[in-house]
This record gives sequence, structure tokens and C-alpha cells, in this order.
Amino acid sequence: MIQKPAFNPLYQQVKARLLGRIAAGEWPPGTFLPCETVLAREYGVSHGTLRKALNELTSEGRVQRFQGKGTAVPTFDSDVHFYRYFLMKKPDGTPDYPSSQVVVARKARAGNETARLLKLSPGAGVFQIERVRVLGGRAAINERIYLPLARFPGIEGCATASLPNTLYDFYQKRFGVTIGRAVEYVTAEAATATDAKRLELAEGAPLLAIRRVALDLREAPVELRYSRCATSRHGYTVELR
Amino acid sequence: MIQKPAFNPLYQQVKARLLGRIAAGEWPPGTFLPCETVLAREYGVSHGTLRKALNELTSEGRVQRFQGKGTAVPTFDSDVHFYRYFLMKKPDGTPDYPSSQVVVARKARAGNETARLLKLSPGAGVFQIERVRVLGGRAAINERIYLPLARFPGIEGCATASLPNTLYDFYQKRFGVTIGRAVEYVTAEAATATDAKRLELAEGAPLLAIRRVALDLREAPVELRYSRCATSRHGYTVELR
DNA sequence: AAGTGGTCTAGACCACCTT
DNA sequence: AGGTGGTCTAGACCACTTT
Repeated sequence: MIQKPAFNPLYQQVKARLLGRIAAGEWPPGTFLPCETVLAREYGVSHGTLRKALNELTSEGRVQRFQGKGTAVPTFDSDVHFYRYFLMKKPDGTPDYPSSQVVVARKARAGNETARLLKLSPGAGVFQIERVRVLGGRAAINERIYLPLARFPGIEGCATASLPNTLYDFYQKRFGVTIGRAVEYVTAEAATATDAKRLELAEGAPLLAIRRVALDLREAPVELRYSRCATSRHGYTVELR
Repeated sequence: MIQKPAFNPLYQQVKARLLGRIAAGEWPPGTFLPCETVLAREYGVSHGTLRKALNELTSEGRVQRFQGKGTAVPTFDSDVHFYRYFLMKKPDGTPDYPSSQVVVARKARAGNETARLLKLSPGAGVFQIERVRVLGGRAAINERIYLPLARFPGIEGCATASLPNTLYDFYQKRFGVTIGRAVEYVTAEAATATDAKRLELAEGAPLLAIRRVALDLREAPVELRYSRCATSRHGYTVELR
């Protein structure tokens, strides 16, 4: 099945093949992979080598392992996955679950920055979502999202009210687009008139401006998101290690 | 040497013991641990079990492994370590190395928040450092740091000019205090008069306010740091995965 | 009882660095 | 050549979940 030594270690080759099959949708999120013994036989490697590949995929969040049950492809509906991509927390570090109110959902054309960050041609079709996210009963985040239409065919037919709060789960279940990782660039900016109106604060008030590019399992950018956050009651929490 | 099954896996016990010896300074930063064979014999475990312990310590950044050379305790003077704790980057993601100008360095007494975050009694002795950090030729970060005197004996004798730019390396070499991880809480705030003067911008301008608590290898808080950053040319970058 | 992942061992061989 | 970490194997047994 697989060349013996090659240039890459065997377990890296196995890992890459497994990830490829996950990205291709062979085991959709929420389903279980074959057990270790079967996979090891299939690739013609030992138990230990296959485990090393699966363990790396586990530490990267690509699969979840359950002793006695099996190895599953994770979905985004679990809390643990949700908070991987939602870092706003109360000053004491406790999480707060946001709700969302969609304000705008329409087709648009990619501007220069949007095209560059999503690796599209300028003017390419995108879907634009604007929503206000509520934390602890107060409007706290004014958000604008751009999605390439090519990766989300038919999304322009979605009514404003049919867009769910947990978008990454929606991308996955509805369009087969799985977010693998994201890169954020955070700055402080003054609230615009729109920010001020939607977040009920003064124009010019300091906001946390987060620009996020989310990539799928093949490292292609699939979502561009601008979040403008009032930080009087919540902050952006990061652990460095 | 070690109980066989116990409640914890063997490799976890080995890992904990190794970390304890690192934290105790048995192998100071920059030095090499004994080789795998020796350590395995010492703990009475197999090659594979010892490797599993060392590999976890590696992925947590506690040791660095070099094929053909050995396993070393990392220092903070390497670039890779520095940027683990310095997240401000240019908009395109390229790093920029900061320099520092110390403005204040004096003894003080812990206020309520300082005492709580550093787990001290209110009024306990701390050392306070204020400095301006320069990025790309411009004053960009106004920083205030609190250190518990109990963990940094004699630091009050340090002249302002003798405080180096890379403090974590200094803590380690001079006081045997090794930073293991840190937790940051980021908000947006308006520039105070002091911020405005030190960073050469208008009072009320939006700043990124970062509150960091740094912990040593035993998880005890050893530094409290407030960084107030102008974000016109640099932003705070995070990768989520 | 049967099936899954988790731990542990013993030994072989490979890749890299230093001498 | 000798020492280091890196890979790979084959097999045993343990812990957990389901039937």
C-alpha cells in the first residue's frame, strides 16, 4: 500500500492520507472512523505507527478519540469546539454564550482587501452577513462576514432569519465546508456611527476590532470576518504557552 | 523506583518527575538532560515510555530535542521563545522586534487587584517597572509591570538602565524564575494623558489594553503586566486551531 | 463477552551530530 | 566510530463502553 521509508516517516504519510479522506468527506463530522486494527491492516503498518498518526490528528483537533467507543470526526456543535473559536470571556475568565441577530444578508462583490484575504479575484461574488451578537443581555459585537459564493452555492437563497447562531456548524452540515483553523489580527479602533447605533454606545468609543480569516482543512480561506467588540463587560482571552 | 500501575499512567509519573527536576533547577536552562537510555534506566521504565513523557514535555515547550545532540531545557533568548510571548505583528503578519526604554523602576506596595492576581496579601512588597516599547521606530507600547519582591530578591537594587529588554530571560538567569505560561485578557480602552504623552498620540485615542499574568513552572503567578498598545501599525495576532 | 482505544515493553534499525 | 534522538514493529495487557 505504502512505500517503506521514502523521505517522510510512515506515520506522516498515514496521517496525510487520513486527513485527506476526512477532508474529502469520507467520514462526515459526527461519524466514527474504522478502528485502529482495521486501519493499520489497511495501510499495512503496525498498531503503534497508526496510533502515532491518529494521535497527531487528535492533538490538532481533527479527530476525537473515545476509549471503548472509537475515533470520531468532531462537529462544531459541542461547547468545546464552539469556544475554540469564541474567545470573549468575562473579566474573571468565565465564558458567556452569545446569541445573534442578523441585520444584513445579501450578495455582494469582493473589494480589494476581501479578494486578497479570501484569495479571490476582485469583484468575485461573495455573500455578506452582518449581525449583532448579544452577550449577557447586552449588544456587544458588531460583526460583518464575507463568504465566497463559489464555496457556498445557494447560500444567497437563505433568508435572514434562517441563518443560525453557530455558523461553523452550519457551513459544515449544509455546505460540507469544515473550518480547520483561523488567524486573527486584533487592533483597537474608534466606534463608527454604525457601531455606536448597533452597540448602543458613543461614537468614537474604543472597540476591539478583530479581523479573522478562517481556513478549511485544505488550508483554503473560506470566511473573512470582522468583529467589532465592546469590551466593558467582556475581553478577549488568550493563553500563551 | 516507581510504582507499577498506580492510578496515573507511568509516563505521566515520569513526566511529572522530570518537570519537577527542571523546575527545581537541576538542569538549568541551556543545559542538556541525560540521554533517553540513562533516564529510562534511572526510572526503571522502557525506552518508549520515557520517550512518551519527553515528547509531551517537548510539545508543551518545556524541553527542546535535537536529533543527534540531546534534550535541552530551552532559554528565552532564542527568537522562537521570544515571539511566543510577543504577539504584536505588522498587518501582513511579519514580526517586528521591539526595543525598550525604562521610565520607572521602583519598589511599591500591591494594590487590591495586583495582590489578587499575583496571589499576594494587599500591601505586600512589589517591584514596579514602567517602560515604553518601540516598534518600527515609533513608540507603540506603554507598559507597567509588577513583580513580587519575594520572588525577585534584590531586584530593587537594579538601576533603571540595567533592566534588559528581554525580561523573561533576565528573570530566569538572574532569579531562577522560569515563565511556563501566561494568560492574557485583552480589551480596548481610551488613551490616558500618560499614554498620550508616552506614545505621542491624542488623549482618548483607542488603545489595545492587555493584562497578562505570567506563571512559573509550578503555576505560581510571578509577573503582572499591563501593556497599552497603539495599533495603527501593528496588531495582536492569534492563531486559533 | 466482545470490541474499542490506552499503556507498556523489548528490540531493531535509521538519521543526524560530534569526535 | 560512537552517541544521540527518531521511527517502526509485534505482542501483551489494561480500562472503558456496549451488547
